[in-house]
Amino acid sequence: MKKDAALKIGIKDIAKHANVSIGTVDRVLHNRSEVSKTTREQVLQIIEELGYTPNLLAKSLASKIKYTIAVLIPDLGSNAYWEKPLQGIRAAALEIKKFNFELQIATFDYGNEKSFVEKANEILNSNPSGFIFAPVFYDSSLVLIEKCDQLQLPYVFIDVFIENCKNLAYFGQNSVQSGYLAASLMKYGIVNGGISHIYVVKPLNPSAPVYHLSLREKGFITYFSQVAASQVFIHSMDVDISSSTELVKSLDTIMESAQKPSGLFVANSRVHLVARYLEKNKIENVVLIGYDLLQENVEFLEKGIIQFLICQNPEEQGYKSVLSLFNHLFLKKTVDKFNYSPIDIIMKENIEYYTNFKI
Amino acid sequence: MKKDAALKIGIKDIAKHANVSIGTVDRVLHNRSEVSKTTREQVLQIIEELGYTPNLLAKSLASKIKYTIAVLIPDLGSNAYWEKPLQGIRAAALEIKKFNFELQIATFDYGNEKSFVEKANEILNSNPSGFIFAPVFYDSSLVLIEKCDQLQLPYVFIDVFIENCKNLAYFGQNSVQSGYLAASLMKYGIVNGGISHIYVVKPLNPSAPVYHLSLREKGFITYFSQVAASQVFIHSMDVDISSSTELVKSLDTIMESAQKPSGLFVANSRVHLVARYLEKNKIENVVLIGYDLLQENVEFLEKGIIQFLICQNPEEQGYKSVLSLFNHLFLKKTVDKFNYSPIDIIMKENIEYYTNFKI
DNA sequence: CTGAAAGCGCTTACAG
DNA sequence: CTGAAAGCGCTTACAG
Repeated sequence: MKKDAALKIGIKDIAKHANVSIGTVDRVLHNRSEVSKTTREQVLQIIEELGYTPNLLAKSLASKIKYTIAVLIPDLGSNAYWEKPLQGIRAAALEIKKFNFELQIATFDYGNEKSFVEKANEILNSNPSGFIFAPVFYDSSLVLIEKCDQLQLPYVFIDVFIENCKNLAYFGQNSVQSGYLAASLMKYGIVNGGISHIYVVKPLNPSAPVYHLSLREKGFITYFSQVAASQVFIHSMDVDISSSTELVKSLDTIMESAQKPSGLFVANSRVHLVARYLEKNKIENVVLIGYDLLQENVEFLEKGIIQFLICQNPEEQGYKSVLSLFNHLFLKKTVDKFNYSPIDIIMKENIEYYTNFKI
Repeated sequence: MKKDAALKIGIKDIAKHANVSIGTVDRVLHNRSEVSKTTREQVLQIIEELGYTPNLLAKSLASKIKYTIAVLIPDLGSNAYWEKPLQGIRAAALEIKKFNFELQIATFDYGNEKSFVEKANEILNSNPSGFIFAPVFYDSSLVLIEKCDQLQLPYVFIDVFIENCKNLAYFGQNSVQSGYLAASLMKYGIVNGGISHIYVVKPLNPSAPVYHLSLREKGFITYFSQVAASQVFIHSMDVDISSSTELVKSLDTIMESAQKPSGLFVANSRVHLVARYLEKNKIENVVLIGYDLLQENVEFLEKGIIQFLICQNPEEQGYKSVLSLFNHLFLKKTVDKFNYSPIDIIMKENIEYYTNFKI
């Protein structure tokens, strides 16, 4: 009497059918070359016929191979935002640990390109199985990318995208579209017949990259050039946030202008700085939209000083970046190259459902 | 010379330390009673000391135990929304298949309580390891719940919540809060000095449950009673959607009223019916807010006839429901009882990032 | 080029 | 109450 025929078939079964040993089956399965062409083809056919799929648990249990995924992101001191992707990264690490995956996390100073390069080189020297990084410095990233290509090291971009690369995947937001969305949200609340003035604030730190901000600004401006162009004037303003007096000066200029703002769009997570200014100066009736769920931002949202925060589920970006390498390295699945995060609209009334990430 | 001491310790190690066989270790690990009290305690202590954690892969590989998770949700014909949770459920099923988990999915007719009861009984008879269901019919659900309790069958609520039950977990939205949010969104766009009339539309099918809708309505009304109460009049209206003439009649009444609507809040996914009416009758300048990413709703959102859709990531609800049972049954982890989904705000400009679920 | 055997960390009868 | 052995589906030397 046969054993339960519906049971999953394994290498033993296909070995039997092909009249070879399981060692040979293993060899064709892994494309090792020490198999004669005829047996290889025969085995391959049987595998096909029987619809064999490997048992990943057994594979992982028997295999001594360790995988290391290296991660390079800004340190939290220089950019608090990165706490969130890191959470997701850690959560994913926990899940794939059982398959012999280990993470190696390094950080760099967001305002210091050299630190990025150094850490990147250390990582390459450690010879990881996969590499996730935020290519915030364009030129240095190009160099790094070329090295990865040479080493045939699979790499994943997180948060920032660089075109024309052989990156395995990208996880991040469509920045232009997020600005576009912010504009639509602004218009819905503001524009009603009269003329409105809206200011785009780009909080800059002179030594740090700004690429994102410009894209967001572009989206924002594009929207208004397409919709309600005749009723809205957009004013763009770079603000140096390395000194707080600079910030105040810039905002004073806006507020004292004859063209009083109906709305302020702050193109990054520093929107809390602007909110604090509005609070201090008791300025009301200005719609304030910014980015990201930093603790300070959340507080101003709850106070009603910030109306909307645009978010991108950064935890999930981190989580999925890691999983994409797992899928590629271990499961040998093809992974999607472009993975845009949702552009979440957060307001006072729904924020509580976005603040604790769990998978 | 010792082998790599940093390697993970297994039952073999603890057997050696305790001077017993691995069989005995296994017995204390699984609380089987055929172990003397002294050895049990000794082994337990060593386990503690060495910080043993089981290797789940090996466990799954060696064990012959199969787990079945039963799912009972409305069929897609009677309620198209359920396609989404189902996607998540299927995705989760795929992931835990390797740990010997199997899903058994049954559906009932959303407008037919009897079909719910019948399918539920079939499921109980099949003796599953865990049970996920949408308790949309209150009374029948209470009966079902009691049976589950008696059978000691762990059960998870999805989408609808019933209080005071021993359900393992709940995955769904905070309905009241979603209505509250919709109101805030409405106010932001509409209220500016004058008096506004806003209509709450509850599209009902006489034979189907309505609990959700009332909660959403409640949240919506509560908001305006707290904020801008003097400027906004809220009108509530039940609309029978079992016949389309009824719907048109009701909407005609609203539109011909002296109290012209500035906004319409439709409390469920049937908002496309209202949108179609507005389109046909060329009614503009009415803010229309509704629920869920049904294909028809998406189309009207893109046309600009619906301004906002409130969503709840139903795929994720399905996904996490399944995982919660996996965590409970297999990993023996404690799972959170209350799991509220995000209340997503979807508009034309961000919808493309919410329409394809991938994990 | 191919096979037989040991082992990954568990579970599961079986024997005592 | 306890131990020794076989086996889950693979991988990995080792021998030929």
